[in-house]
Amino acid sequence: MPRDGTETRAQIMDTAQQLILQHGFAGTTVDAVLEGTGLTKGAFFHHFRSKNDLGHAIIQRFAERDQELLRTLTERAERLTSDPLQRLLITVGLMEEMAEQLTDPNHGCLFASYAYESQLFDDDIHGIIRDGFHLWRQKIGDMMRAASAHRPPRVPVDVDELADMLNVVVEGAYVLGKSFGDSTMLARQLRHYRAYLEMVFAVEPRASAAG
Amino acid sequence: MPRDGTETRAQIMDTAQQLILQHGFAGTTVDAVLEGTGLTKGAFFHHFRSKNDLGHAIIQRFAERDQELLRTLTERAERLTSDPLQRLLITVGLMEEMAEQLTDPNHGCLFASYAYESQLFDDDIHGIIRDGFHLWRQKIGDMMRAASAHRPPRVPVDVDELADMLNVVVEGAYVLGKSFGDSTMLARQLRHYRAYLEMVFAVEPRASAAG
Amino acid sequence: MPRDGTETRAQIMDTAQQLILQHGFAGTTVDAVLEGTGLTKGAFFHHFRSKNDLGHAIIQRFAERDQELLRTLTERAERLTSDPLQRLLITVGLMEEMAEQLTDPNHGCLFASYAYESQLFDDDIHGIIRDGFHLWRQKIGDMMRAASAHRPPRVPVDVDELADMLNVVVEGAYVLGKSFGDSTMLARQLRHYRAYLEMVFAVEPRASAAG
Amino acid sequence: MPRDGTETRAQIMDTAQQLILQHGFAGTTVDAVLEGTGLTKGAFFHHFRSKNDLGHAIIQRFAERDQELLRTLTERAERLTSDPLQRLLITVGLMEEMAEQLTDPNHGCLFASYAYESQLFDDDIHGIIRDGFHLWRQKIGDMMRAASAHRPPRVPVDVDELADMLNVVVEGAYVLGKSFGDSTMLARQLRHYRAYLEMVFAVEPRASAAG
DNA sequence: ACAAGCGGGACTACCCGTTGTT
DNA sequence: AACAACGGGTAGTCCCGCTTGT
Repeated sequence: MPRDGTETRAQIMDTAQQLILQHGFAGTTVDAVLEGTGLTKGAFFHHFRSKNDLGHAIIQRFAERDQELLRTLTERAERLTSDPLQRLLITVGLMEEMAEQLTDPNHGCLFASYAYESQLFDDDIHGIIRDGFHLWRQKIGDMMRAASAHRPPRVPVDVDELADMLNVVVEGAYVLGKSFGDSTMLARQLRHYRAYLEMVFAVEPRASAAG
Repeated sequence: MPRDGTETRAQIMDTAQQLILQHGFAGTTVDAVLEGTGLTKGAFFHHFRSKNDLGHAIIQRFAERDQELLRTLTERAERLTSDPLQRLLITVGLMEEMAEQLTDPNHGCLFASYAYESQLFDDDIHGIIRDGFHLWRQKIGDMMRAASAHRPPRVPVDVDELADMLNVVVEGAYVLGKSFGDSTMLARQLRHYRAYLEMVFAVEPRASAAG
Repeated sequence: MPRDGTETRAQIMDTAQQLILQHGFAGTTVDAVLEGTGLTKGAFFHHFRSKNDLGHAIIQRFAERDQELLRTLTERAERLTSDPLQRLLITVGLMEEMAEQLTDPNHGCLFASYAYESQLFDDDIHGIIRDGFHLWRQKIGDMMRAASAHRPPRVPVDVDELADMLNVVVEGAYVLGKSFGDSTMLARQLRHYRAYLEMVFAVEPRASAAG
Repeated sequence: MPRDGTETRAQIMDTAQQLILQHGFAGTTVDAVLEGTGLTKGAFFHHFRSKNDLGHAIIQRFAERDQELLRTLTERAERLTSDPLQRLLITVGLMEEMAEQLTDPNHGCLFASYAYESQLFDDDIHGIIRDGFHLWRQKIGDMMRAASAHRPPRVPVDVDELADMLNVVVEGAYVLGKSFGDSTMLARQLRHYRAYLEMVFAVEPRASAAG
């Protein structure tokens, strides 16, 4: 095999992803990506047929990493406890831990970025985003169903909605975090989501949960 | 009396706002705005010094309308009840009512749209957005403080966080709603937020709240 | 009415047409056209949506002028004589006169130029070219039919073929003329075509006809 | 023995020639040629120093084949008869036979293709084309001179012109054939050329000649 | 107030050719 | 001999905003 361009390709995608989160897709120029990588037009269009092709590759990779994160989180939670409800709460707790590591207030979610420029993309990309959110609904929903079976919630709950709320909080916290320049937004909002879950499932809330 | 350009100006802003919510600001061209209005360059640059000037005018108008909405909501809630906690819950409830009227799944918030292209804008615009969210934190926070004074919450609560969560839920619901093409997302997520508030403030949750 | 761009548009088309006949359509760059006119990209793309749009406008104008030429020629011939055969021969003779005025050996026919790059164009343009040649077949054919009715040819003749041969000779003479750098090619080949017609229609050939 | 690149070289030239006849030289990209052959850049630039080098090689090969065709035709005609005039007519007749075999209406002559993009090429290539047409003028002219010596034409004839007319008809018929999508154009126009020759040399025209 | 022509620059896409590698 | 990665430049397109005119 001749020279390996895998790394170059990844470098382009990394740089582009950062820029997209700050300028949007349309606001991110190929030249800006290249300036960030030190490459030239020739290299870029060797790896990607078009800028939109790059956009596709980036959102796809993002979705795959998102799935990988979800898988890792649930597996860790499963190893930490066998109680169904605790697995759910720990999953959210682990996300809080991760969120606490974030220091860049410009951090955000590519799904949301693309969603606010949705008309720029084709249905293929819309599908990737929809499926991405759907998987969380499914997996988190499964954990909720298991918890419900083990110990029914105080009030009847629409599991899909409640599962979606995790992503709702994440996405909303990103927007507010960016707007306030506050990198602690996500972790703190996730703690409220966890507190809500504890209340829904009648766990005695810990003092730390909401304050 | 010469021709009144106010209407033309508003028409430009309306068309542009719709396009921005679907293509982002960078993805919205002046020509596209003009095509949507039937006007020409001459008219556009008569009303706006530049595209960025338009972007500024639109976000400013959006912020003003947002303030107006907040004021209207709280005033209506204040008229409906004198109980501090109920005022808070009714405010959210009124928002749910409004959200239920929405049928366009592409609906979204300009603040979020701009936030995901933040590097395109100057600090003036960043300030408008920050102030916009801040006002809600303030006003909703005030209602929470009043409610707390009247009947302390079950657990200690960071009022700012809890107030922010309203916008977090709104913004997150817009993102998920756009992604799923589901215009009911916002209303249903707001109901969860209200249910959470009720639990935090030890109100006996209603069955309808979470399911 | 604001400023009139008609002349600018024509200037672009004139320059482009000259370049196309020497470099082909693909070999003619927009920049080269602009350099020849002193205009800028902005002006160009104000008048033409794309380079292909320019190509369309040019071939259409060429076809219209070609029709106009055909009409002028036949009308002049009709005024010069009432004998059907003479009208035909005079039409060709007038073309010879015109051909003798040509001094630029790079002169050529846009139809042929486009035909040798046909895959670059859409069916709309193919149709313009086909119709262009077809009209000559029709009109010259009509003259031949009139001549035949008046005085039958020595041998049975396929009128369409014989009419097409006029354009065949013109097109072929352009190619040879360009290749040899010989601007007299067209006139001399047309004379042979006329000589052929005279023989077909049993006119005693003039000494000048083929020598 | 290492791998034989002769075949690869020919494959590139074949593919390129087809593309050039449909898109012109400028409109034919190296990438398109490679896509048509399944090869890559490395292979291409191993065989050709540049795209222009390919253009040169193709026109040269075309000219050689053209010469070869002329030689074959005249030799066959010489074998078929010893009458000078018949040799001329048979040569054209053999061309008609060949033309009847053509079914691709996109068939054309590289000389003409290059002639309509002449400014793209250097004098070396112009010379190849000029020499190509000149050889026909020479050889066909020689046959005409021999025929004239044997039996003077009815009218004085410029032999060079009359010889050129063969190529004029061929080139013109290609242009019309492409434009009409009519692969029978060439054979039928050649028949008219032959009929003209017969009339010029006072042969009693056959009924089939012109109808 | 609005219309159209136009300038000038930025951006995407492509294209030719080179280099390293097998 | 052929392949993939890459460089560097250019072509076509678009886009913002200015100017001229009604």
